[in-house]
Amino acid sequence: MDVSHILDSLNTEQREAVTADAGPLLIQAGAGSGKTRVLTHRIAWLNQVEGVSPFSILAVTFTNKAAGEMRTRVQELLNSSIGPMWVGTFHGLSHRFLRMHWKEAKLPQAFQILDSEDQKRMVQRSIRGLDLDETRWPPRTAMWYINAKKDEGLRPEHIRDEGDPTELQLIQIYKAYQTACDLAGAVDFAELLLRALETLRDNEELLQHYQQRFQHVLVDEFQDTNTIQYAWLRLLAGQHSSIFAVGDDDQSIYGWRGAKVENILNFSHDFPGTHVIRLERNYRSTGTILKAANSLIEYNSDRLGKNLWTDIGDGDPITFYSAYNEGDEANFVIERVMDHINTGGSRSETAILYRSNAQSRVLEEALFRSGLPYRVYGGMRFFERMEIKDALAYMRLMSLADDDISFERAVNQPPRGIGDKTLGQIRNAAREAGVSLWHASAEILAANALKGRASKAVGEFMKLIIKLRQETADMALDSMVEHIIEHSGLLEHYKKDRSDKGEARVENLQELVGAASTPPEVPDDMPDMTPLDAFLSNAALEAGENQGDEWEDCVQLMTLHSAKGLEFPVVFITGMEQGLFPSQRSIEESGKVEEERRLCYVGVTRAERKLYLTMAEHRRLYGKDHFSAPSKFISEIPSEHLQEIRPRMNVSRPMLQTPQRKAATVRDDNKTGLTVGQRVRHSKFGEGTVTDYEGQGAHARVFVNFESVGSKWLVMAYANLEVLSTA
DNA sequence: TTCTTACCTCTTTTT
DNA sequence: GAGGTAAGAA
Repeated sequence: MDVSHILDSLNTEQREAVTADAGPLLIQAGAGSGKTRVLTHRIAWLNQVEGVSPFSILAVTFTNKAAGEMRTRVQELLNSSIGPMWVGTFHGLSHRFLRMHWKEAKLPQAFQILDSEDQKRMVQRSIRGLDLDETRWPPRTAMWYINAKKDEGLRPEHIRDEGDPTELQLIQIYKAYQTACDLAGAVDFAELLLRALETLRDNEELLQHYQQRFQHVLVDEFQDTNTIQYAWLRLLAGQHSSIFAVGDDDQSIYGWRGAKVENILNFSHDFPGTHVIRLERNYRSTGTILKAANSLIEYNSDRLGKNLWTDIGDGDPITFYSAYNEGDEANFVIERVMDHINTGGSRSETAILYRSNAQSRVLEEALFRSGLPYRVYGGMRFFERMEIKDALAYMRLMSLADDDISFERAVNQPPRGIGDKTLGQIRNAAREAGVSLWHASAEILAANALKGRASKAVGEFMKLIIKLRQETADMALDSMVEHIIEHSGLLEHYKKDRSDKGEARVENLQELVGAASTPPEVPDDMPDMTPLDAFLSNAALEAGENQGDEWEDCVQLMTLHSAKGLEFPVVFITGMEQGLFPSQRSIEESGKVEEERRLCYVGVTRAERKLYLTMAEHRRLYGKDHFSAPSKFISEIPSEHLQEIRPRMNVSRPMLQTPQRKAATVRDDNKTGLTVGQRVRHSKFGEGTVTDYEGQGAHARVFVNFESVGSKWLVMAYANLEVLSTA
């Protein structure tokens, strides 16, 4: 058989991985070493050379984008559809499993998926139901707790009682929340995985079937798996399947949401006879960029260790620019983007990366002024918009009336006279009877327990849902959506809002009709699923693109996290400031800086030809002023690879004038001799920058951002600060 | 009940 | 700076 189309484009190590015998395999794949290529070619090899049926192959990734890309590339290689092969995200495949086996999973057939916002509301409802003070038990925190436990595979009853009252209360909230979810037939993201795992584990027959079926399990981005995902993999792979894991411990950047790099280290123990292959040859970046990345990541301990190399030459040095403020930083970036375009490059070859989404605003404003088209990744996505979620709530209620979150959302949107008081009565009745809001409403109405007006409104609402369900039963999905937004009153409601926002909402609602005209593909193994449920699940699992015009040639803006897996000829990493990147939080918690460094490593290795690192000495963020030293990561890149550009002296410094003047007043008042922005040295904490002040005379305190220990308030009278320079 | 306003907190990353 | 909540007015 001719296998050249599978092997010809591969180097020795890649080929070794692709053609390896059955058995556990761990591929340590460095950035840009062709890991997706190895994965897809492995699948092609298994199918075309080893004769493995697509039916027996499962390949899993983290993002929809990666899954989609894998699917496309495999189809290209096989020159046919992937058919019954399971290729998708952990969440997508778990969802598929639960739809197929909803009975065994003890879920209603039309179970609904809660996105993060739905989940937060559900948690909030549970907290209120327990009569707890929301300021003491913020829904956000409780939600994080619940998700963290689920990611560990823990149910409330599994959590060890340490006698900590805070934790005990959180466990109670978790319990109440889970009860509410089960009652409503709602499943959150973490639950998809946990429920699938439990169902598989507790059903010998199912387990046997799937373990026998999936002879080959392939995982991408293995370093990002959390406890439950790893357990899921181990259970599915069983004793006899071949597991093929591709990952890079240096690119583990999701520790904060439970990812365990340790899974890579434990792999060889858990799968005896594991063969490890390293891919260190990089096909993406210049020698300079790789050397910088290698040096940077060397500062981390606990690495498996690897060194990227290339033979394409060193290329340009990395440029470092220290701007006066974020506006200056943005202008510098834009000028360099313009340079790139003027020398024949395209806009989409440039990417501007940042640590947090809040940083994008200034960049966007500057890009807008310069007339450069750009595209921002992240932020609000289509199916997360308020008006879209309103419409989806109606659709979800039509599919499953017990969905309490959708009930609460739709019941008075548009306003129909069902206020807090009425809703409160319904909630209480539901809680007491242990039934859904829908169910409780019906009983309250039957018992005539509401005042005339409220009673009428609730009755009309319920009739509306039933009527919508009947009227749309035989409609195509898009006509259905059109009918719903029209007859629910949502469209009219938003049309009344004459502002730009209102107009945009109306447009989005109309776009939802368009989205429904191309419903998602339902795999053959989920025959029970209605097009409506398929559409709703898809909306939750793939919240859609954020802002469009993908086809247009534009500058790419995104966080460092969302840049993982991508590559660009020209990359800017902005906000290279101590306290921002690495973030203040990571500096304060020991051991967290390593993950930030890996994030930086990810950013650096995105660049193919040219990398720019920029910082702003002064930045306004969240309405506060920050004066920062350069990120420590800058100093961890060997200076021979760095070329520092000095700011031009004729640039005005408007942002600096206000704090300076303010500081001047302080100087007169408290005679500290210090100004905001000034460099100082403390005998214990080392060097830092004054970022704020407070009080006068003997009580005067200054806020100093120290490079080594972060920001601290110091009383002038005791601090004994040594002044290093004037601001 | 609904709409408006003032105040408060909380700021990373996302399936 | 935004988003959410609470309180007050129509």
